[in-house]
Amino acid sequence: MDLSPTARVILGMLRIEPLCGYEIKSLVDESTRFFWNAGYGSIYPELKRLATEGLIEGTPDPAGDRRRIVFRLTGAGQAALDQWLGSEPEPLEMRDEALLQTFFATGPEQASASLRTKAEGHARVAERLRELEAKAEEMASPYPLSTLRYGLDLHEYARRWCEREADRIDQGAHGTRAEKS
Amino acid sequence: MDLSPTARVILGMLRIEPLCGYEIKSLVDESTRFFWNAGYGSIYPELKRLATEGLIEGTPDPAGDRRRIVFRLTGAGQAALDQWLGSEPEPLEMRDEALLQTFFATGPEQASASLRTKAEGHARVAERLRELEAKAEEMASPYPLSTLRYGLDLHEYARRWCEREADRIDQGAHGTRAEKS
DNA sequence: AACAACATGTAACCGGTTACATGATTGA
DNA sequence: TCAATCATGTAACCGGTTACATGTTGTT
Repeated sequence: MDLSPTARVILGMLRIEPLCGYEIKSLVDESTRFFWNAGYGSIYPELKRLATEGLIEGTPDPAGDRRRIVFRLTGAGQAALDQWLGSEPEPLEMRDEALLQTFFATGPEQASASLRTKAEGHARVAERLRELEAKAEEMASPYPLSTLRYGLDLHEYARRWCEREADRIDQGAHGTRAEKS
Repeated sequence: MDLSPTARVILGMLRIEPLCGYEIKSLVDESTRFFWNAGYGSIYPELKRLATEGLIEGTPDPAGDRRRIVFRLTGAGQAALDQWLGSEPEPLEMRDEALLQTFFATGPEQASASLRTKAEGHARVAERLRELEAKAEEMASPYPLSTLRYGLDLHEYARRWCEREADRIDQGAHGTRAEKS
């Protein structure tokens, strides 16, 4: 009775409001995307599966000739969502390629460059998150805004950390071989 | 000529020193694991592939009757590694289930609880990273230590952030419905 | 007329996790 | 002798990404 990763975000979104697949994807893109992504290729098949299992229910709601299926939580779906919300979360996983490049850097120039590239990445994410703040403030629940501010603060912190470390390396800190030459 | 995710960490490790698959896995576990993981099920098949492609070369080096194959970078492997190190990294991806639970929390108790759970997770990682510091300090390159300190600082920051936010929620901050009742 | 946005879906591919299978060596 | 560690590998499974396919509606 464990929910798949995509099922978790779908059920959560549907508790806020009944939605079609397209709207779920849009909502994810402007809220959880930076710590929990989901694409159409996961969402639509999962919607079918969840409907088959009776956790959600889809009702056709076409706008003119454009077909559209709105899904809403069933009682079983609400129960499954509540159960998941109270369960122990999986440990945080991440893939940070820029950091791996720093790890394997062969000299101060490479290390510093990878850190600055990483800093720019964090800056871009932080900027995007700032643009989403207004939307988060409008939501009925205050917790999406909490998670957004978390992302904002964390990415800002990471950006500053990387820049400071790159500065230190550029100033010739560390007992590197490059210093000896 | 793009390197697979596991190939990136394998080639990087082999530049430090020729290693067998088992040793690569051990090294990953005590260094890059928290931002770039790799399991046996990825490492061994990838070692074969890389050898076939000529980026690494394996030579049997049994200890008694226990078979053991040590791999080292070829010239082509070094070139591929250097090329990757100078390439644009993929944007950081993460899956933070605790944060998703906060996002979907239905009340202050649930939100606060998920944040404290998340804080504990960060504390555990930070603790583990602290244990690895001595090893990182012994390495020839200073950059693995940089990435370790990055992880340490970031997880500590995240831990404090979550605890503070949980405190604020417990004190009845936010204009939540719970306050009205 | 054309393009962006709305809307749904499938299929191929890629690659990571887990479980399984096997066996040697070392230290308690 | 027993457990932990060293060491290599495969197969099944799971699930995410990308590309493809199709058609409507609203805007310029």
